[in-house]
Amino acid sequence: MAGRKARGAGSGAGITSRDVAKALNISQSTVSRAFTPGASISPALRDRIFAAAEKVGYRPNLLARGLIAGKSNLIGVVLARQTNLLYPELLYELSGRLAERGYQVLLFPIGDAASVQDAINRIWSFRVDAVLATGVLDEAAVSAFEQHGLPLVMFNRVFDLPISSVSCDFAAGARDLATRLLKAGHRDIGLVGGPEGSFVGAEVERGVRAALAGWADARLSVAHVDYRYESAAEALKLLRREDGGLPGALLCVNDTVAAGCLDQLRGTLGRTVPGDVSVVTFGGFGPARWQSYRLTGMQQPMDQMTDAAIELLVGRIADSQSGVERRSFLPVFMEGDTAAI
Amino acid sequence: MAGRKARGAGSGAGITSRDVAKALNISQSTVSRAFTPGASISPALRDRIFAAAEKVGYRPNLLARGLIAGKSNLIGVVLARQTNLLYPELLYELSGRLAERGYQVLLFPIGDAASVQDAINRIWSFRVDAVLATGVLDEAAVSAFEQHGLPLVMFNRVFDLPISSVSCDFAAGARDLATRLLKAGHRDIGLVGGPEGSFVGAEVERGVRAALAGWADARLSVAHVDYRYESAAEALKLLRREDGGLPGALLCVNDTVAAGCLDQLRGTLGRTVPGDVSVVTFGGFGPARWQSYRLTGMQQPMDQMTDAAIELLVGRIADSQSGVERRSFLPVFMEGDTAAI
DNA sequence: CTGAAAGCGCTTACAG
DNA sequence: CTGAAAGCGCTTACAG
Repeated sequence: MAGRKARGAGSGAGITSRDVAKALNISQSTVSRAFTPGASISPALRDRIFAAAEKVGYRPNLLARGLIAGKSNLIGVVLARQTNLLYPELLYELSGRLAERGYQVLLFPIGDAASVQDAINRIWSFRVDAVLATGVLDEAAVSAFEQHGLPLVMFNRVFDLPISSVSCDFAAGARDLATRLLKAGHRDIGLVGGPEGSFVGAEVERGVRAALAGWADARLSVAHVDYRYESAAEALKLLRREDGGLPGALLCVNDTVAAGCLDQLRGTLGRTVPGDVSVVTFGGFGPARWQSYRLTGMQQPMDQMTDAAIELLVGRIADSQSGVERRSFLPVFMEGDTAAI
Repeated sequence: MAGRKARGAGSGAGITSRDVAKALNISQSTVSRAFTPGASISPALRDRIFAAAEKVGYRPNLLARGLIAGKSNLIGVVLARQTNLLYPELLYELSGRLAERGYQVLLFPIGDAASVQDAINRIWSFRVDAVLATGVLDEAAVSAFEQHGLPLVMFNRVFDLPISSVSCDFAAGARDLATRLLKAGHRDIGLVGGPEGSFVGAEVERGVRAALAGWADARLSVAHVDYRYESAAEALKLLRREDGGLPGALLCVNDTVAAGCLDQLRGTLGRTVPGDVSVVTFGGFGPARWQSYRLTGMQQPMDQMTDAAIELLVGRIADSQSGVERRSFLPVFMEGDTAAI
């Protein structure tokens, strides 16, 4: 039982600036200044303080610093279930580059609608400096952030509301892809979109329709399914014409469902790709580039998008008056083996 | 310039328990008690406080609470570049289940050796309650945690040091896989291991050798490459015998490199799988189950492993005297199309 | 059940 | 360049 009142995590846990000050017979505020970049302190004393701090294992408590500075150096990331599947490198890259600027990423997973409100409450309670949201947030949730005055940046989702965002220009990419298909002679296009209400799905559809506008003899059918590999079978069922035929070209909103379509077509349905059917996609996810798939399509410039997200986040923290900014990035065409274009 | 002293993130940012207290003409400590589960307060007053808090948008500042409680409710996760690729669901599941227990995941990405020390310093500065580490940490880094008295749980890495860990039993799984290959008639096995010094690679090799011990006519060759898809070509080059032949069975440490081997064999090298060569793997990563791959092998019970990690983390926080515990989980055999076993 | 006071570990004017 | 003091927003004995 003895000693169980020792606070925190163990041996070095309770060391404060006061301990370092005592060891050196100086004031606590001087120790604090040694760890404050730009503060007025003699270099010699600072070196002694650093040495003493090193010896006793002192590190400034960032929670306390955050409390007084009104700045936690925490960036909240709202994480949806599929985020890591769609953007496997995002979290690592984002957190790495933010760390260089002194920020740490705090994760807020969201599931159903109930947990969204819960996550917002926790985000608020942790006094994060800004929030990046991937995945589904509705307008009500987004407004809640603004009410709290919390800088919010959306990733791959643009609202009509005044919210900053970084996104791939799916509409332009889809228009480009559809135009390539049309020029290659395709007139019957099937769109494998996201779930009903999906932002990406709507944008892609908009782009495809814009491309089709100039071609009177072209037709489009749309299937709304979720993003899973397994949903491809359902999508293909939905896209069948009355005569039982399938569109000669499939435009998919992401790699996973595109891979599913490819396997369905080549396997169960006995079609050749791109001989009988062309398949194009939005992606860049590793396996879509593996030799057995090599999907033709558009690749999101994730590297630039990540940098842009960081700039927006950090910019709004530095200057809370800085306005809403939407950055949109054109995807780049990616050669592959699945489309005759 | 006016109003630029407003602290924090904007409108609701500066609301404290004192504001709520003032609005209700009660003391600040009473407001605090309303938000402390189990604290002594009349239900009627608590309801009034909750209502007032709701109206002005007050939420307790968890940083301040953490400061005084000596407990931040933060769990640090050391994130390596390949973590999300190897375990795409880990972060979402882990953070979601921890959130249910009131903990938040704080990310600490690590790259080169320099950044490991840096990450440890930041972890320490944020006063996280415990740390889960995936990916590479050397013994020195691990010892640093123990010196600070920081509860540490390793994921899929076991040290000789007294460190808690959750891991898949790669050795047992590899022994099982190798035995299946041997019983199916294979006598020439190639191991595509992880990089030199990799824990998983060493464990798998140990397991395979244990299986081979009973079979005098069996032989094993080992190639150490990294985990990337592209490394498969190099691995196959390393595994060639002097007569130019390849082992009849390939045991790969993960899905990505196994998929690479499969594509190399079926593509460039013109072999049939599993006709000419059998390929088995450790994994469960989605694309390895897609129809074009359907890799045969062992699947890690990620769900149980995630739960175990949470129990260990939370357990050590609740009772810092709780001892070191290593939990090991047997992988389960996964049928597929790539091995004649 | 409620309030006044001390204190968590820091930063930051303010004097000297 | 350094120190004493106030205060960030909370929790928690201690009285009443």
